[in-house]
Amino acid sequence: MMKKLGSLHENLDFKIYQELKSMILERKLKPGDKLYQDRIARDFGVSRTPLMCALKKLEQEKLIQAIPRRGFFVRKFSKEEIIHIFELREVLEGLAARRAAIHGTTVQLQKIKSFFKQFKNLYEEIDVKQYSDEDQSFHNYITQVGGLDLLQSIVRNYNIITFSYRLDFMEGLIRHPRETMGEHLAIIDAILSRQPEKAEEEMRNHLKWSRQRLAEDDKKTR
Amino acid sequence: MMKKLGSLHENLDFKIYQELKSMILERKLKPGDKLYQDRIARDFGVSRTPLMCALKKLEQEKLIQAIPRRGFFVRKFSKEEIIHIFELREVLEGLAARRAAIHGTTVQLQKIKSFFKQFKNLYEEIDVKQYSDEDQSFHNYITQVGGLDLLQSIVRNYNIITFSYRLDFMEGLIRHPRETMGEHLAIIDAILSRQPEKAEEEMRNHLKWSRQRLAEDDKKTR
DNA sequence: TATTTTTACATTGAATACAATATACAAATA
DNA sequence: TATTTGTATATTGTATTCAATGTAAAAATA
Repeated sequence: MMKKLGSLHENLDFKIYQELKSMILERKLKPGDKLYQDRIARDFGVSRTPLMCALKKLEQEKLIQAIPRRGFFVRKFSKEEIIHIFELREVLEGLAARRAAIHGTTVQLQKIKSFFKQFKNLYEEIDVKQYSDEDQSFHNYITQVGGLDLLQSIVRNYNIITFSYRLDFMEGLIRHPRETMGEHLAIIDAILSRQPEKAEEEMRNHLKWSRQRLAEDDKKTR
Repeated sequence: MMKKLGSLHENLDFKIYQELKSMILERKLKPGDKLYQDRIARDFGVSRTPLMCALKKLEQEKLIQAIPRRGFFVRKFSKEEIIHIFELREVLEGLAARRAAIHGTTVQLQKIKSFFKQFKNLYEEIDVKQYSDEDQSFHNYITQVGGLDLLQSIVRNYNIITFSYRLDFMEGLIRHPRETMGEHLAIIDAILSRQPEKAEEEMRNHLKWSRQRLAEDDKKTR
């Protein structure tokens, strides 16, 4: 007799947590918005107890800010913080890329090889939104293959990759595909040819250059 | 009239959270122990509502494991996970060391210079416990000076440094001060002389060698 | 009118109460 | 006796209730 996995029952607070999280990431809840417990609990059709737990979790992830006896507010991310996130991505995804080159299975490497296929013809017009999505999937997958549980849970918990593609202060990509396409291919190539040091370096440079572009734009707009 | 800071009131759940966390880190609660909400709430003299919130936070930090409808259990950390933690420390503290060399103030650098002073006479007998504490303080301080908010909160939240000094499977240090003392001085030197790349490299190597020693011991004890 | 004080109301934080599920032990069956 | 089934109890997850605090608007004062 096969036993059903206990982790399949999800508690209410986890469902609310996920729902609120995606509402924040999709900008249905905007930075500065106050989260009225009463109203949200009513909307979701639950009591304030599991909702409170969900809010505390979101606070820990820095998605919302709690002020005692005042309430919870959706956080705003400054450009400076986003630059810091990129600085972290450099080392974290660098590690993931290195490990992917060492530990990635043949099947995983095949999948890595398949990214950006539809954009390889540089003479065609590139759909920027589509490229951005592919970009995000690519970085997520490398992180997944890189495979340290702890690394993955940090990246997921703090929405480190997600935030890089949902910037408050700008639309679209930080750099044009013309610029980043080659870097992506270099990363893929290094992983496929099992060169861990090179994979780490290429990944780090790729993200460093994006960070530097962000920092430049930052200076200009002051 | 000066208003008192709102953040000074701490909520009850935060106090319980801190108390439980230190009990786990100090091994008053041991891996595998079940956390009975009723009993703990009674012991602390609070209701189960804030306790539940505290438990959820600890779950997010992976200090305890929640099984729905069954309860919360103190987690056990395998040697493999500790090795992974060191792998993360390599890149995270490497970044911190690099940034410390760039952004550290004169005062901060003076303090960094003062670490390990009492152990510099290698002919004297070294108190291993004392050295271990100094070691931990040193790594914490570099991380603090390195200064990205997000980096710090990751390191604190996941108890990344703390765990490295509280190993389930062994007592005391991974390597003898004879071995690590020189590495520590090299890191300090690189930061004081404002060599970011060197500081990062020295820090990464220092942690990599400890990780490799752990991995070796791991093989032996199988 | 501008500023302070009072008061009513809204909202949060925590305790209690209740329902759903899991555990443990006894009874029943093969 | 070993295994299954049923039942009592313990424990968790959620809703409800209550008290403390914050907010905002009206009344009182200068």
